[in-house]
Amino acid sequence: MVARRFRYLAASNAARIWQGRLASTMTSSYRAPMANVSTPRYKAPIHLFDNNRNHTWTLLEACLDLNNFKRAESLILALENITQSSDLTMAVNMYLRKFIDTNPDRNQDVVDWLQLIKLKMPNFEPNEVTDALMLRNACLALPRSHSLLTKALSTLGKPKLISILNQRELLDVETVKQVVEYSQLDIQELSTPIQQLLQDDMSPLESTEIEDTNTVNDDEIVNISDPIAKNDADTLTPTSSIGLASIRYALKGLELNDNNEDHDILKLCALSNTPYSHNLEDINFFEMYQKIENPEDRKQFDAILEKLNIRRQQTLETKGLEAARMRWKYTFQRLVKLDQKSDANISLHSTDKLKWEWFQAMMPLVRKEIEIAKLLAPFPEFNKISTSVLDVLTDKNGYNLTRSEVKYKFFYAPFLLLVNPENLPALTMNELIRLHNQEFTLKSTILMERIGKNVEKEYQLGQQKKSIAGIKTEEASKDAVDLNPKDIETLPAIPHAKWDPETILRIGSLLLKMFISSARIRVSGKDPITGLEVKSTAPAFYHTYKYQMSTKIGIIKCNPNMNDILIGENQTINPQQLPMLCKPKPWTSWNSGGYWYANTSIIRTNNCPEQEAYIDVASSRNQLNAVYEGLNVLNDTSWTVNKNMLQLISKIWNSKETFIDIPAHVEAMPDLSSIPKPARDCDPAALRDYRRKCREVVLKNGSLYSQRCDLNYKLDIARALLGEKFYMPHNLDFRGRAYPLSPHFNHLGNDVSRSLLIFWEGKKLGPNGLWWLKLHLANLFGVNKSNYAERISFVDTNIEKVIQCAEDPLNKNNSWWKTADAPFQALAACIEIREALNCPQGHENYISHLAVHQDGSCNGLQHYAALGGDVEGAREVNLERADKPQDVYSRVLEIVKQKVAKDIIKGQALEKELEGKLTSASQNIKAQIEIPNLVSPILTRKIVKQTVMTNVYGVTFVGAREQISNRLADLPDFPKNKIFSSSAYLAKHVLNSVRELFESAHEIQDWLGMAAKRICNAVVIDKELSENYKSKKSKPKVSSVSAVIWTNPLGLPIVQPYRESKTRAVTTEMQNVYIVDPYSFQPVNTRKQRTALPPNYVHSLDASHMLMTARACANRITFASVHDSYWTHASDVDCLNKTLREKFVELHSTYLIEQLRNEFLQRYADHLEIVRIPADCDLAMEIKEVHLKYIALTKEKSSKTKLRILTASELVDLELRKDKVGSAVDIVRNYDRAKLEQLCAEPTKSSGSQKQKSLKTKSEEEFNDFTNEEEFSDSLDHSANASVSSSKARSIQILVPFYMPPIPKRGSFDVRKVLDSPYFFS
Amino acid sequence: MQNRTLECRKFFPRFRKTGVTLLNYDLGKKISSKLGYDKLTSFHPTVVDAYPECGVFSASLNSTLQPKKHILMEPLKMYSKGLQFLVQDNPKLMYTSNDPYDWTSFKELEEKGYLKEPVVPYSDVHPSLIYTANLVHTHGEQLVAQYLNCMLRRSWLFKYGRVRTLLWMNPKTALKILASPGYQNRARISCIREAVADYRVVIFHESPESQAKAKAKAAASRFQNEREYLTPLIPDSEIDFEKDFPYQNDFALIELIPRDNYIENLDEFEYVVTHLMMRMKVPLRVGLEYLGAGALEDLAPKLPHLINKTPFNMSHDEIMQIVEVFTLWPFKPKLLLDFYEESLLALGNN
DNA sequence: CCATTCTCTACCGACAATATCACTAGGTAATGC
DNA sequence: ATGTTACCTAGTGATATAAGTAATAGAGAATGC
Repeated sequence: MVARRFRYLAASNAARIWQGRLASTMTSSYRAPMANVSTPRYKAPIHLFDNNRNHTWTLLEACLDLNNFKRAESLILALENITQSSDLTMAVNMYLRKFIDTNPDRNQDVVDWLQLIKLKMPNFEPNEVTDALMLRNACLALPRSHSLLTKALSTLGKPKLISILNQRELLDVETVKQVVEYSQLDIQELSTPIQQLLQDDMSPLESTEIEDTNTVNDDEIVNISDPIAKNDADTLTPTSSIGLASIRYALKGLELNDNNEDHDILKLCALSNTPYSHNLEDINFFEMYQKIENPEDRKQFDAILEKLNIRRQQTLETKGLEAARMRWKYTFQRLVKLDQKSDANISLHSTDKLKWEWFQAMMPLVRKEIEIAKLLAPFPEFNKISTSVLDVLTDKNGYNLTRSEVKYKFFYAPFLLLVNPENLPALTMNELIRLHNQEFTLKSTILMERIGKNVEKEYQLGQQKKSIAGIKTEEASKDAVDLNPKDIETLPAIPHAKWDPETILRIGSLLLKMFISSARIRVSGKDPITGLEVKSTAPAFYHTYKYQMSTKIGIIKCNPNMNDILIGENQTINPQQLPMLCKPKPWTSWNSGGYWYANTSIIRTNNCPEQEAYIDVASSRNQLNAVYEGLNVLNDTSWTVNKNMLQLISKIWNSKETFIDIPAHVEAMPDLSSIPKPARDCDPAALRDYRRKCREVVLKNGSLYSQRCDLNYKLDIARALLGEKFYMPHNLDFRGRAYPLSPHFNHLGNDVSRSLLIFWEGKKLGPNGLWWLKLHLANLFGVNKSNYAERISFVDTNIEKVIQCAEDPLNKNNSWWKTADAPFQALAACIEIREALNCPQGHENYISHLAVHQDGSCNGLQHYAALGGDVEGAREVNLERADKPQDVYSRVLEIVKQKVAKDIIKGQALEKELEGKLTSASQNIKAQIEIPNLVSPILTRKIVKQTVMTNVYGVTFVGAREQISNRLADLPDFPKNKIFSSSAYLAKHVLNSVRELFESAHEIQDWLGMAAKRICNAVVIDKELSENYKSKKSKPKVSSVSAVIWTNPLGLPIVQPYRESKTRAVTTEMQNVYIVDPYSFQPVNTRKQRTALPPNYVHSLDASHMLMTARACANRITFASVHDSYWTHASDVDCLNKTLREKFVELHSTYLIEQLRNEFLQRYADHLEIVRIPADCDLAMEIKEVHLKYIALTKEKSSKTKLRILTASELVDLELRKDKVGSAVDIVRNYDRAKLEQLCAEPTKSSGSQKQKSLKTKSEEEFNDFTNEEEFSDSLDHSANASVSSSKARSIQILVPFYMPPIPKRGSFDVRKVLDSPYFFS
Repeated sequence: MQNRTLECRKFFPRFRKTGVTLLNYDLGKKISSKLGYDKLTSFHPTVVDAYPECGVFSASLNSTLQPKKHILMEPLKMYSKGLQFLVQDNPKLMYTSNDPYDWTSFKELEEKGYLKEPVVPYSDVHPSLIYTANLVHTHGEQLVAQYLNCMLRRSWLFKYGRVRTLLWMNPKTALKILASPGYQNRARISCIREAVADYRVVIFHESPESQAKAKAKAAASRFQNEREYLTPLIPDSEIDFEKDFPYQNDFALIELIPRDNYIENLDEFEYVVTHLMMRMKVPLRVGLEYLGAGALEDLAPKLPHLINKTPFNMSHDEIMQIVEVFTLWPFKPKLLLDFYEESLLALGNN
């Protein structure tokens, strides 16, 4: 079963849990095996952490934010039982900080409160933060009362005081000054930075609540609910072309009033000698930039633009919702003015108006909920709600809620009060429409999650805005020349607990339900009796379920009368899903980097606290700096939109026709009437066919619909970013591969996306640049199997076409570019080449922005060959110099062809043998003769390619057969009924061929698979864990505890996340939602761990290679990458090639598999494996004695002490009680390992089991031979006696220390040969 | 025939764990007579016999009914020898290894003329066509459901009329399809059964352990249990299960006979039943929303007496009232079919 | 403990099933002393 | 004030859902006699 995973839950809460876990782990028997390897061990957090805790935490923060100290206090008290001491301290400190800030004059109360807390909670231990807060509290009392400070100082003691004062982040300067002054401390005793600080008299680094100038103020919000109000319509007038793209608006519309920005733009215009325009719509920064010739001026331009863009980025990230709401309102007002006639009707020409109406309809419901929340929020517990409030809520004539409804609402009440209510309908609508524009079916759970998550984001944004506003104004007052990202980076991170999934889903469902129950449209239908048209209004959406196979999913359906009006136009795009306008926040720790206002983890985890915990530890050990640096190189690469391509693709898009891989426009719901509906009493098969046909049409349509929506998104973003300088913030998947955070528009996307992107920075082509551009073009055409000279000559012979295509790509005669493998990128390259050739100063001086790619040829196999030192394999994947690139696919094809040829000969022989009897020969034999002949003529590179490629990912026979059958289905003349058998036949041969060709790679794969299996099947002796097993009703299972974990060469810990997750239901108003429970014990999914380890390990290597190369390119050349495709300017390709080869050599200079084995041995040193050894060997004898003791100890009183084979959980239990019966494992530890391995390898099966096997085959296959009575009865009688021979155990099961068998021997290939291998990457 | 049956008893696989196979020819005869099939002998009905396995029950049926054509459809190779043996020299008894799971197998029977029966109006039960199948296997329940759907549409064999359908099935399946409104196992499929078929329970056998479990469950349940009214024609006490059935598995032998109840607005019926039974324990005032945009506000006023009733408790007649109202609703969804999406296969991107 | 039956089938990015019920543990209210 | 019991609740695990499996194969895990 699959369920919702809450990614965000893990980010902060879980990591904190794990930290705590680690701390306690270190001191107990759970200390990590080796300091340098390791890291916390995965262990189910059993007692300390539960869901309740999460909710309590988040509630605490919410209550504090609402100044609800009473409830906060009761929450802290509740926390005591469910959390550990350090968290408790954190909670109390949060309380204190907030209380002191809010009530600077109630100083005595603060002291009293803390005393009380100390009394009530013995587990609470104040820390330095607490002390610092109390100091601050005491200082605030100063002019009035000195006693508090005196007391505080005396209890604190001098050493502690100095320690506190020396930590700048603990106290504001003012307090430090007061304390120093009052305690008459010698300033010399403090650390130098603090001394300086005191002398400089710098203002305190503390958040001050200064309103951001851009914030929509309350007056405006009040006005918004009034549609007639128009006073702000002028000031908020959006730019003329609203329809262009909403982001354009969000980007530019909101900044009109800012004088600073105008000032900056003025400067930019001056620098680039461009006429100034107040309207940002008209500004194309890229064109301005290109005009500048003087490098100094360019630098200055870049600096000013960066400064301007930092502000714009911040506005963009923080103002998304306000912008959308303003626009709807504006449109609505304008339309009301313009067409009075159709006032109440849906205005098809403006969805904005409709949205505004829905907004207004929903707002009263929101208000009502908020009223309820306000009534409920003050009470610390549900049971303490005063009867008067309860009466009000349950009043039949008032709110009319049931008791359980009140309880349900009480759960999330405080959270509803944290954000601007006006934003709630807006974000609900946005999410619904956004999803509607992505997916064909709107799954209600996705919607609830996204809406709830957005409420949380809205809240956090508000929190962060407050603190940033403080910094910004502070910096501004200092008249800083530019607001360097570095300055913001030093901000203390605002700690906040992530909302728990229950809260998120319940708030999400509440809003969603309010929305769909209020949003209405006009509908028309036909009365089935009268046949007349009936008009009415109806909900625009409704909630229902649908079956997917046999399982049901909750969905939101559109009213069919909506006619797709919400699709396409005027979407709002989440700003944190866009490329960034300024340099991304650099990665400095595992959870700081990327967008400015989002807490992004460096690793994309699917709510796997284990992964986070390992990353966190590695990060705190400064083990990840190389990773950060590499990633920051990718982040700092600036891009812009390729205007030529954007214009072209827009043109194609607007034609709504299919063009290459751009699908034509489709309706969301296709017309099914063209499929004839069979008669009601038709054959069931016919009915099935009809339904299948309908389904195919619907799904095909849905896929086109999604594609079209996706491209629409891309183009929308590209249009908005035209002329902008932007960046792609990246993070990593769990194996370390880098991905841009912007999911829609990025350079990892398809051909269209890639063709829309060019480097912002331009570089002169120089002497080799044109050559590389040509090569690039050839590669994009798929001409990459021939040597360089041939590729270049391919372009040279087609140079006329290149130029024609570049000049008029849509001309029917110039369709050459469409034949390329990647047509749009190819066209972009054609245009670039033409421009270069036309450059008046010569092509060497042409400034090129195009990214030239260098791709590894079968990168996975390259790494395998380097790992195994495989001479032959290395040659096949171009690790060695050759005149011509080796093509793996062609090589495999050759071998397959040979095999097929052999089979044909064999078949001919067979045919002769069976001459005459052929007709009676079995189907099987016929196929043996027929298939090779059938397949032989159609064998092409294309047929084997996918299978060879995916072989690295562990494709199995079934998958390979599927792939090949797809290829065969593409062949028009291939007999359809033979596709299946032919593809099975070919799949077998292809897989065998690859295995033969890359024997060494497969040895490594097999070794890795074996290692994963051993790790996952290993057991851990752990009391807590085994108790957890026992408590469950299910069968005790002691293995499947540890995942496969390793460290990549850059120091990134990699945890394979595949576990069997348990789910938990969250009841919401609409339906139940099932979420993965990260707090339950999740046994590892051994199969997945095993099959995925080889590809993941190799990917972790190629990721390392990429990041190493990126680091080496920093400050020298521009670098971008798509996993194993490295990009740079044409002029720098030589440099890139040199660098990437050097790094490859560096990476493989050690035998990484050996290193991996050592790491495994260390990491799993305290694991034990379950093995079988012959029952009669000396070791077994010794162990049996211990087992016997254990059996005697645990037996029921009545039963006899008789030796039997212990189960795995009993073996573990035995070790737990080893002080009573002695440890069996210790006996094994003293036993010779090599001999032990031999014992394990010894076949435990003797002749007896072979007999059994033959019996089995008989039962299955030769049953038909039972035709005579005796044999029949005979076999009946004996069936019960089959186990006679097995009544004596021939082997016993024991625990042995964890071990890794030796690794395959590394071959003799010298990796340094890649240094002069031209086609390694090409 | 009986002698031959003794022979064919040999042809069952001893290593199976699942399934139910009758080995007692006499019990077979008893079943036939309890069902009154001995009165049909004069019609010499055509018998379509799916998954006869080693054929003991088929033989007994054959002897009782004296069919003009008795078609054994058994795809499993392991039974072929035995069945060949059973049918040899008897032109009225035929054996095919075509899979009754495959609808085309039946088409073939019709096309080749093995299955030639008149269409009998639904006012009477079809006297000369009987379908029997042993569905105690992994896809048995699916087939039972399909047969009920065919009865609903009057397709497949049911285009010939109200064909007696005698099915060996898992007792759980039996409970599910036979559950009355308000009973524990009431489900979508029991609504459909209620609409289209009458039934007789011939045998309802559960092992003592299963029985105990079922009893405990029934006692604890808030709902009534179907076992209360499902009294088998042949009580357990009359059968020696250990002797007569080689694999000790639970089963029920149920006869279904299509009802003379034609449902006009079939699509609407299926749609309404499916969508309401998705959450059968919520009252109609909640569940109506699932039928379409505005269904609740538009349809509720027309069903005031049902609005607080749950679909779980609704009889066929009550469901039909909703179906009628829904059919006449001007704003009902135009497309009454839902399409599930398959997890999309990763396509090679080149 | 071994034989039968079930499950799954290419890595990552990625994106997902729900309703309902019986049972249990743990707490609260009620009641009796 | 404290013990006991009935009652209530939330949480958990189990089970059913729909209703073609269009074909095939082989390994490994789970199940159960």
